[in-house]
Amino acid sequence: MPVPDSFELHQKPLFGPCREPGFLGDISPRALKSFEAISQVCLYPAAAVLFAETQTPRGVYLLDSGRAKMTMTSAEGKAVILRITGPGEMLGLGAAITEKPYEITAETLEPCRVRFAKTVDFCCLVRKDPELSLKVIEQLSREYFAACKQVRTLALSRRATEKVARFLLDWAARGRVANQIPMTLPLTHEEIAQAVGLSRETVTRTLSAFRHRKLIAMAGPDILICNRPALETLTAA
Amino acid sequence: MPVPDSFELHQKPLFGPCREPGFLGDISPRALKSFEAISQVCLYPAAAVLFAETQTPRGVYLLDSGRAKMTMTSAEGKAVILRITGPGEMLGLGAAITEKPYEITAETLEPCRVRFAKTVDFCCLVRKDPELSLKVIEQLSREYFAACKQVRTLALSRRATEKVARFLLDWAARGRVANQIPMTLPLTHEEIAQAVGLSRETVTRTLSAFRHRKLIAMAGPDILICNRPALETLTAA
DNA sequence: CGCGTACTTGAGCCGTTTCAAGTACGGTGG
DNA sequence: CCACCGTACTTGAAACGGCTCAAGTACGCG
Repeated sequence: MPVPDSFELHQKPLFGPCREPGFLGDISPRALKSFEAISQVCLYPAAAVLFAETQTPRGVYLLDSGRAKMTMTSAEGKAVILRITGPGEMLGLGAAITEKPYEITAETLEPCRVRFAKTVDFCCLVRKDPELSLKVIEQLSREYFAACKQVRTLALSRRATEKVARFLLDWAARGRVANQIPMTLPLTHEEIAQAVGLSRETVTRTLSAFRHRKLIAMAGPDILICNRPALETLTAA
Repeated sequence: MPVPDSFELHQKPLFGPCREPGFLGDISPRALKSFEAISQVCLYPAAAVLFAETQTPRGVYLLDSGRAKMTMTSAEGKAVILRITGPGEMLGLGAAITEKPYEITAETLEPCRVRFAKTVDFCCLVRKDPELSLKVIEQLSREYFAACKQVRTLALSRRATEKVARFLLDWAARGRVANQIPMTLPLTHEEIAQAVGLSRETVTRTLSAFRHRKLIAMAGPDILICNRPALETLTAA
């Protein structure tokens, strides 16, 4: 995915009325304005940490362009990726609203354009604006469902082939990638491993096996799903 | 834990002002009344299914007494327990609010007293009542944090000893059980296995090992943590 | 050209799962 | 009261699968 340059970033309308089903989708101009009033736009490079788990919430982050990975780390340094967030998503919401420490770490995968609002300002606004609080409910539900899905993947797929196949199909579904069109994985094998609960080497091996069995084709960060039915069979097994 | 008999169930004040930090904790009499108006009390025996994943949401369930387990099941019948809910918690909220199918199954562990409200009634009420929508936000945050914690357990603890030790300590913390006081586990080994992502036999073996090493003592469903520091060491390793 | 990062592949180990056999306990019906 | 049955728990032995360690390759970038 090409990095949007600064010009594109600032030319794009801030919040169009018909955006993706993200946090501010279908929001009224009034509510939009009040959120803009308490927030500011920030630009981050790739691999920047927006916030880290255990920190006291500074505020909420509305991802406007770019993607970020949400991770948790154990005491020994092992990491899990809970999910990958995209444009329109509000990050750090659960922690900010409840004023508990961030439960996860948010790190950009690409250069990102973000709207930041301080905790107190945001909480006040939400308490006063029923429309916004419904948006908060929607976003929290999204995060909750995503976490549930991750529990599913981690606990209910024992085999490595199953985990990796499920991951590939999920990724294709998220990008609405049709058959015969390659998709780009902006993740290293290490990161895929963290997303599905395997070691880095096992991810490499499993992807190699898929390639040799002609289920997928790989070229750099691009992956083409050649035999979707076969992959789907692996997820069911 | 003794099963509350029918008399107790109905004598207990419906919603006291100072209840546990559950869904209706600290709620105003007005909001309480409006929720009561759209809901009805139901009694369930142990092992009753309140709702099952993939079902279209009928409504929300406020657990007033008793405990329930929230599970997900794979195609092959393997199950994970996401969490155990107790009095004061609202079940099925995420699905009802977003009108998506229930993401999990809720099953009572004991006889339970539940307040049920239909999806449409509840959604209307939430949309009209800002105070209630804040309560919804709180409950969704709780569920989200719980799911995150489960991801942690499943992905970041590799060893069986670590998983089981963490589970025991968590359970003790939830019940606010002090040292030297036995706690009751209303779960079979099978269910513990589903909660931490292990096989039933491994749970038995691990608990046996703990007992032989004098870390815990067991008598039927009661467990006493004899050496908490040692258990904590196991979770850190 | 050289370095760092990511990927690849092999070999052996380790822990959990699986399968199997058996025990303990509580409830039911004779 | 006891025999019977179902459910849960216990324990052993073997197999499997992914992890770890190790060595080496490919690629992009200064």
